[in-house]
Amino acid sequence: MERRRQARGERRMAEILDAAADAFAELGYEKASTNAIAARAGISPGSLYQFFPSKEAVARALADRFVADMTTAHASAFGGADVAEMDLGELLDRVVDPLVAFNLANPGFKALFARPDMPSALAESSQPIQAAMLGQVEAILGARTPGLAPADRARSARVLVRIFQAMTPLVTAAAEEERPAEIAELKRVLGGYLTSLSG
Amino acid sequence: MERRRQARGERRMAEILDAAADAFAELGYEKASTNAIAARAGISPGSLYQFFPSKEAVARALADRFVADMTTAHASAFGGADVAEMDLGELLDRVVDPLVAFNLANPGFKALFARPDMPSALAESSQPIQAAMLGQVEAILGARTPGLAPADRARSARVLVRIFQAMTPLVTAAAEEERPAEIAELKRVLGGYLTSLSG
DNA sequence: TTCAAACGCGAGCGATTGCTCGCAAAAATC
DNA sequence: GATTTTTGCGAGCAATCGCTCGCGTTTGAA
Repeated sequence: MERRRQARGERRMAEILDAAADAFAELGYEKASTNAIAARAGISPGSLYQFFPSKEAVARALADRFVADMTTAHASAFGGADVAEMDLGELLDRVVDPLVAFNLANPGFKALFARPDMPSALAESSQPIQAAMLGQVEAILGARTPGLAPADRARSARVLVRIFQAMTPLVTAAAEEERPAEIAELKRVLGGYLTSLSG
Repeated sequence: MERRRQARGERRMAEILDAAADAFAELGYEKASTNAIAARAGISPGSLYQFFPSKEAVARALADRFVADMTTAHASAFGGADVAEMDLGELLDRVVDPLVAFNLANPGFKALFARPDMPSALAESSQPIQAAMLGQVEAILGARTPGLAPADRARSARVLVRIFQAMTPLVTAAAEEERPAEIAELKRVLGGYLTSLSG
């Protein structure tokens, strides 16, 4: 049931997603009420529901936008590079640095992504993000550790994504002068695990 | 303002904590309403508030009980053993296996512990658990990597605890036949990180 | 046996939630 | 200019939340 949107409406939808990202970042998913999101967007609660049928739909649309932005960032970090032959340190830099930058630039991202215990409604909303991350990591693993059985590769991808999810808050929450050290720790954990997979 | 408790009352308090652990495990902290906890304990909402002044107080008391149980489990796993000279594999077995068993036996534990984005009320409640874990890990790090500066040691302890928090749900959620493989992955991550600290 | 304190109940309060509805203004279509 | 559709509003509904309160029952001490 698509409805015809005016240009004004499309702009409003983007503003609502901006407001939702803000609210999710500051209050968390549950405490960010739809009325609060509408207020931040400068509109009434009723207007929000002209564009999104439910709070979950807002989260899903925001997650889709995150995935799109993240995918282009990931592609630009790997334009034509050979993942299989790359030095481990360089690989980690190319993967981790843009993702950390993305998390710093989009504070609302982690509210939809870095949550081990998602409510079922939110889990469905953030599934595209999870799937996108897992797919990219599995592709890298396939290129670098061809000997790994598919089941093991899938498990290792889940482990790597999980580690990144868990440690990102440590990085973003750290004071700016502590951040490089925390990023180094994150790379050390990921690198140590990857090394133990190959050796 | 302590009030005098009858033996019946003490038993009720333990029952309420059992019910709260159940509810937290099944529904998560926020969705586990005080009325639902009371119902699971077989008492009325009013009776619950005879023993605990607030939902947060219930969580805090439950966290305290978890810390006590965990501390004795940890002590019994290390009775007089020499952490500094121990083989890395044995160290990981001694630390990880009891903790995994504790998590499997106490499903409510992770709702209070394994949450990167705690609401401020819950953060205060689970702080004793965090502090207990950090202290034990820092003690082990101090014995095994004496060259590490205090700030680095504290950071590494935070990293190790965080990794464990993040990967525990992978272990407990896995089907029983997959569990050994997931536990092995957990130890591999922790071991890889510890090795990279010493080397 | 008496009596204050502890235990127990459950309707319901005040606040908040996600969301709806009736209606008006603006824009697109004819 | 007439009509339809989209945009916009904000009071407020039904449900849920943490928690209270009035009142009755049980318990232990004197």
